[in-house]
Amino acid sequence: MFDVFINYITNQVELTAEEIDMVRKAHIYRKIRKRQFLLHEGEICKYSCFVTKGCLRSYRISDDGNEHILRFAVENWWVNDNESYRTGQPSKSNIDALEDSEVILISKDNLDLLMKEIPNLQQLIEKLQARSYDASQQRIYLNISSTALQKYDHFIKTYPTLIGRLPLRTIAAYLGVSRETLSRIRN
Amino acid sequence: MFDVFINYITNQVELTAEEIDMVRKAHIYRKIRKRQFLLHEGEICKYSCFVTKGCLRSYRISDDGNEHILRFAVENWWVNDNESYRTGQPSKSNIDALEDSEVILISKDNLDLLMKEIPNLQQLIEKLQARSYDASQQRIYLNISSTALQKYDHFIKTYPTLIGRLPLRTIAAYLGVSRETLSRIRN
DNA sequence: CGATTCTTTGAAAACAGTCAATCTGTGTGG
DNA sequence: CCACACAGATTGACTGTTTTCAAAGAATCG
Repeated sequence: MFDVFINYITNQVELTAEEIDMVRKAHIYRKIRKRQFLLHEGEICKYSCFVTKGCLRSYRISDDGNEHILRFAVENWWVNDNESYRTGQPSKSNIDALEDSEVILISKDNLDLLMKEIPNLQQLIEKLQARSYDASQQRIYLNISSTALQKYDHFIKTYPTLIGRLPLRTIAAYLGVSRETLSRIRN
Repeated sequence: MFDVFINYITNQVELTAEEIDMVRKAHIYRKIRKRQFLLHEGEICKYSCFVTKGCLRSYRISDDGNEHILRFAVENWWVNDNESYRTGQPSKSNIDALEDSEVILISKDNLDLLMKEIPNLQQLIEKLQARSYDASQQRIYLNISSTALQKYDHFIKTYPTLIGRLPLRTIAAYLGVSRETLSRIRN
């Protein structure tokens, strides 16, 4: 719900009552059932999505038909197709729900407006983007330097809360490893 | 030199004469010889670095002693250790020159100031960061979905200008592949 | 030219992917 | 309550890819 969202924000930056109200007016609340899509490849990503409950993923499908997960998003995480969101070009990724979930959507137009009007919010979102970038760099480093085992070890240390929650095949699709290999590694 | 730098900026956003002068006062020009370091692992990254000539790389060394390249930076590219730059924590990466190079350095303090005073510059830099993030996502996708051959194919399509310029062992360290494998792939 | 660095090649071993079969747990409908 | 289907996890045998180690050829540079 909106409370979860606004708590998340006000835990990190201060907002006035009017500012909170602006955010309230801009937000869209939506329930998404497991396997339901928030964004299909080829569509234009017009919303930023904040997860208040459940778990979503963004992923791409390669030529050989396999799914490859770019990002998980559980409670208090954001997800979108940033390239499509930013440029208005068709998305290369899909976003769907791995569990029954609840999300807050804010359209790009509204979020741009909010960021303009609320400097604290702008700073927060820029900080989150910067952190995302750092995390990407870390993931790239792991991918080019590590074996499957090391990747898995790092994953369970970094995302311990996801480990009982997601099926292993899904984690395999995130790590870039076949499900069988992941299964064998865990011994 | 400074001209290259200011051209790069004013090709993308408009700056007034005073704004250009502010940037001029903030910049540091430096020549770097091949193999010379701009940043050592463990140091705090205090500068953003813009390359006007030559080529730099940022890389990490894994436990087994191998180099893994996170980023190349040729003319008109930026490079730093973003995590260290942003948080003030010690850097996990090294940055050094692959060729005799010339760079423009701007300290974080100065760049923050410039971005505050020059909205156009702020927008430009934020756009560049957003693009970097998108490129990271693309690279992650390639790493988890592709074979060594596909990665190399994509590399030569994406960075054709680097291909005669960098030794193959260096490209291998970027792709996350041994030099021998890369050598064999090229047939 | 000698020294260094880079590239290629070969053979063995380690690693990961594929395919097929089995096992497990969960949930559904009869 | 049982039988069944379904999705996920595991296992085995096999194949293919990649790494490693060692050696030998290019290429570059002082």
